Amino acid sequence: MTTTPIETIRPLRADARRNRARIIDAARELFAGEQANVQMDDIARHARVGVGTVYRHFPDKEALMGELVRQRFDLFNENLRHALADERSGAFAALATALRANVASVAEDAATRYAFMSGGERVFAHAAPEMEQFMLLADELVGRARDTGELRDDFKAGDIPMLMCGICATIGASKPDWDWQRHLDLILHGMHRGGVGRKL
Amino acid sequence: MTTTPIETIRPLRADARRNRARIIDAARELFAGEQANVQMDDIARHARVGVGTVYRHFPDKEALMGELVRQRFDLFNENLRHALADERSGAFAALATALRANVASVAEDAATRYAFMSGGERVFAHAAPEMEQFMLLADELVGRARDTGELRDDFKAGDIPMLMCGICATIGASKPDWDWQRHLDLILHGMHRGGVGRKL
DNA sequence: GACTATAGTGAACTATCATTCCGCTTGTCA
DNA sequence: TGACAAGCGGAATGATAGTTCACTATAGTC
Repeated sequence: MTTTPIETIRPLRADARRNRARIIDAARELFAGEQANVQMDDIARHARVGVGTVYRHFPDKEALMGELVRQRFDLFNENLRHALADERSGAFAALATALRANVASVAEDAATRYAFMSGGERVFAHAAPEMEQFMLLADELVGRARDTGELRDDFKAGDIPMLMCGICATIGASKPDWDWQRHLDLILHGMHRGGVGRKL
Repeated sequence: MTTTPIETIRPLRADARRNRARIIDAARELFAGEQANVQMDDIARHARVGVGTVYRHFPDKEALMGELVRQRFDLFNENLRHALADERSGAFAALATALRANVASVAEDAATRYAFMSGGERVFAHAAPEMEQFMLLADELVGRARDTGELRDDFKAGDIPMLMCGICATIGASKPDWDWQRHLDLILHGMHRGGVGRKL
């Protein structure tokens, strides 16, 4: 049992702060470009920084990806909060809109797709609080949509990451005739309790 | 345009035939054990054969995986034919049963999951005729289910690989609280045209 | 302006794997 | 049974990519 001393968290030196931001931006940009096989050297070069600098800011590649995932979950949560605040749409529609927004955003983030797919505990660990928040918000939204009778009784918020994992795979495969929007539509249709021939 | 000369296809030597089978078996067994990160050395060792021997039979790893995928598609096709021959069940139920069987079988084949997910043209190429056959059979089955009005009008056989890709990801993530059977159920529900609260 | 903790650099190191190569072994067939 | 083409083995090779480290540069401070 070690008591962490209350360290005076010295603020980063100006150049360090600048570089950290550039590294994250570079990583985001590269991971937005489809593939998940982005290399640390690539990121460093794209950020106009030596690899060593990347490693000064992030202990390893997963930590860097974890930061991207964390930021992405912040965005997810914003989308969910927006849906919860939406008074106009029905509960199911609000949920659907939020999920669409989340999937669209993950479509340009191979790092987060990787995290969803590889079960990547290692990467997700860096975003634990945000994920927890995500589950809380999703739970509330799911509860509401179930209460209105639109959502399948047995659907639970915990299903969402699983389904997103599947859609991430579709996105990542990037086959010309595969359309993840369609994949998502099918899933939303499957989540809905009924309504023959209903258009989503 | 090269005309392939009608080579006298000398049958494999007895030991070679035996080894080839052992290699495929070994690969299948290892790829059944969850991960896709099976190594050529592993396969060779498990088959009690040198790596060189593996390479004598398969030009590269993708060719070996391709053979596994080919065999898996043969199995898929058998399932589809069985569904087409099924007189008792409704068309949709037959389709659902076939898909369930296919997903269950892919659950123990990381090689095929890999092929579905990585868009792995390279791997799929080895199973082209089987895949073609698959699409034909699936098309017929989908057509029937659409004709009975059970299946969404706009569902097409080509959606099946995309959806399987998604489920493969769920399976591969192997998160304890993710259940691919449930994932599949949701999708089947989404494929169905209607029926409030219907149990699949 | 000098001092120094903090930060940056990138060549070198390391680990992982697919793949090759060549000397040895063995089925097959006359 | 002897010749030899076909097959086998597995150490060595090569490519890729994450990570380290010894050294240099500089922001912040007195």
